[in-house]
Amino acid sequence: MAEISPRKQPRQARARATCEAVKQAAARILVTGGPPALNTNAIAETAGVSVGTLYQYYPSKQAILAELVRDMRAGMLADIERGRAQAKGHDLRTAVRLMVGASLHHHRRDALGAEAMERAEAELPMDAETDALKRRIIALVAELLAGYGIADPELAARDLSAMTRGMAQAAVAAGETDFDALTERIARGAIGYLETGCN
Amino acid sequence: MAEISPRKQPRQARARATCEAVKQAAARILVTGGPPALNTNAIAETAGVSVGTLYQYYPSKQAILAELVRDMRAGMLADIERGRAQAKGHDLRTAVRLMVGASLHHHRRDALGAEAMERAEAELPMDAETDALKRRIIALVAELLAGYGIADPELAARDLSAMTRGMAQAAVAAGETDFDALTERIARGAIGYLETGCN
Amino acid sequence: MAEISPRKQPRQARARATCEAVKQAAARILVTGGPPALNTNAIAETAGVSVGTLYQYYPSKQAILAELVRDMRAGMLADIERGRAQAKGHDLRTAVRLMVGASLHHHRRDALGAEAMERAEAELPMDAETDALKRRIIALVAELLAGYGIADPELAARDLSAMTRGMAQAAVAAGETDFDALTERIARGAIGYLETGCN
Amino acid sequence: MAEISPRKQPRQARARATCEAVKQAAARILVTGGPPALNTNAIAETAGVSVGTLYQYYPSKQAILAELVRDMRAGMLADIERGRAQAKGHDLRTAVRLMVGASLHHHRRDALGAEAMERAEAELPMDAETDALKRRIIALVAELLAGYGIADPELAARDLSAMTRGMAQAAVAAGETDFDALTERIARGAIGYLETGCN
DNA sequence: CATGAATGAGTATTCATTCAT
DNA sequence: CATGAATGAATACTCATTCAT
Repeated sequence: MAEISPRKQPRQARARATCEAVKQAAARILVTGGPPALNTNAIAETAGVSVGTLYQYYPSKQAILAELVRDMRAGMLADIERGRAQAKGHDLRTAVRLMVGASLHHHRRDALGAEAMERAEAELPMDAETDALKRRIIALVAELLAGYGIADPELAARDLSAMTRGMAQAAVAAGETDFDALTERIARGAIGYLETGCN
Repeated sequence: MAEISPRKQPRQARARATCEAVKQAAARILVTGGPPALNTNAIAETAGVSVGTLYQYYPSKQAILAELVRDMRAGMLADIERGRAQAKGHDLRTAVRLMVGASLHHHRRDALGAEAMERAEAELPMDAETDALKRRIIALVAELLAGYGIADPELAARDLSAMTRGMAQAAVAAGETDFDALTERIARGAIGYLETGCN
Repeated sequence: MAEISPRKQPRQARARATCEAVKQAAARILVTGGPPALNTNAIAETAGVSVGTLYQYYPSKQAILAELVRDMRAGMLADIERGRAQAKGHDLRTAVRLMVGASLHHHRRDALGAEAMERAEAELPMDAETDALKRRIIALVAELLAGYGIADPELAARDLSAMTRGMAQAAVAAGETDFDALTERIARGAIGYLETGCN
Repeated sequence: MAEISPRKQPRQARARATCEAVKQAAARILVTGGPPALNTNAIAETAGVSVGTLYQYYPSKQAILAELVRDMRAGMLADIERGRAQAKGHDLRTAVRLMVGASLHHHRRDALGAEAMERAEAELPMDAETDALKRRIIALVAELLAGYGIADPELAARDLSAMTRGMAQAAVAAGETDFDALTERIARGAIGYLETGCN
């Protein structure tokens, strides 16, 4: 059983910098070489530290990945929360557009990184904290949808998240960079999904 | 650079049976243990042959996986072709429902296997033949959509495929088994995407 | 939890030879360098095989050591059984001398090896089979002692075994090589232990 | 070659306390986890100091262990000296009983610690000072035996020490706690060894 | 002096692939 | 053709030791 929670809290500034460097390095490798290229020696070298140092802060390779994914999900949750705040008071169609846009914020920042991270997540043994973040995200969306009278808002939230994720993934893979256009297309699917359901 | 095309064409029946057994074994391991569990020794043992024999027919581990994915895509293409034949003459909404249903045929046969295979595909260096199959699938869908006057049918085909894949993946991960209901939900999204676009 | 039982049965003659070579190599390293020198690379190199080969037959370093110890205990049990057969019909003093002599047979064959092995045993997580062998050895001695009317023969058997082991260890460490003399001295202690108890 | 003598003489009280804490920590770890668990990080943490501080007082891990063993032997020497003082004027049998009892004093204080320490000693490169202590112990016993007209008192002293050590080890391993009974049994063996020799 | 961050050689183990039988 | 023994580079992780702060 691989330990997954971080090993020790970095107390000095240097230590915190090291931690960050390790995560950045792991993320970069993941983007450029995919999961098979992600090995601890490569991470350490890319981060400019020794393997030993890496293991001072993370008890295992999995733990690094887990924290990376956790960070990504936490950022996504924040994006979604901001999105919901913006969406408040608007009609369903506008609200959906805003939420889809919010969901793609991390793609705007770093499309390849975002994709790599979501892929990596699938191969990871489920981390409790990350799982909680994911549930919270779905719950937020479901609440919003419930406010518009959508039936089975939980299921709808899951479907719309999946739709967004799937379309974004394909778009990034195809090299798209116009996220406004992508947002618009996803929103069309989402709105269709929601409104057709009311018929 | 690992060789990826099969090493020799199995002419005799026994040889074909061996090939099949190897692929089946690889597929089963992929489903039950994921990519990390997929190693050549395990494949050989599960298939009931020796590693040596395995290497008679496949030049590398990647080649086995590549053929597995190729088979999956070929099957999917056949499903889609059958779907299109059925869809001919129906209105857009019905056609979409039929196509989505066709796309989920392999999920109906073996949901976990289908998912495992699509995941595996992402980690594989792009195989020319598989890529051609994927393009053909998109092209088929695009042709169909063009017949209904959809603008930018290529892009729409890609978006709908991605939408389908994303929602199916999430549904399987959540343990859903009612593929009719799933088909209906995906179709709602797809139709919304297509019709909203006409506004 | 390290696996300790051997991994696969060697089918071909070559394989059996490899197995034996690995054990011999481990034993030699243990004698010359002690536990800290016993690492799998060294074992493989000394045995003239690759690490990979070593791991075909033993699932872990511990497993090699465990089998070595098991072999030693099995040999010892055989020695003790022969000793008891010889001792039958003799008086207590003679019987004790014969049994002590039998216990030192493996020291006569390879004093340093015998000592190294007994040391190693202490650091090993208890292997069920080895434990059974040790119990059997004690039981055999206890039976013999019971036949002479010794009180609490189990305890006496354990004490005499420990006495023998302790004195032999010190003698080997001091470089003694006259095992007849050593046998005689141990026997004096043993007989004293047994007869004083009758007072 | 690792330095083994302590690095600096602790003059201040705080320093002496640190040294003591380090040794105590090492001893405790050795008892609870055995040699493999004994690493400098664990020692430092258990002692409540930093690794850096540990290395202020001991030049290497081996040095800590060496001092621990030296302390143990010094304590044993003191026990034996007290035993001999008590034994003066008594007959051989009584003297032997007293000496065996004295040898087991450190077992009475901390049976597991005593055993762990003696085990550790075997794995250590011979330290000159410790070796001198061991010789002195044997010499003391030999002198005592010589006073009773025992032939080859050096050899007898070594044999009796080994006998004591062997039996004590087995008894502790078996979970015995009645050291008076154990003393009595060892003494029987010892007396038998010595008196049978006079025949 | 004390701290704890950093180092990197060393260790056990795996697994794709080859090749003698 | 089939077998499975052998290979060895690669990988995750540990731990004694050093040194900047």
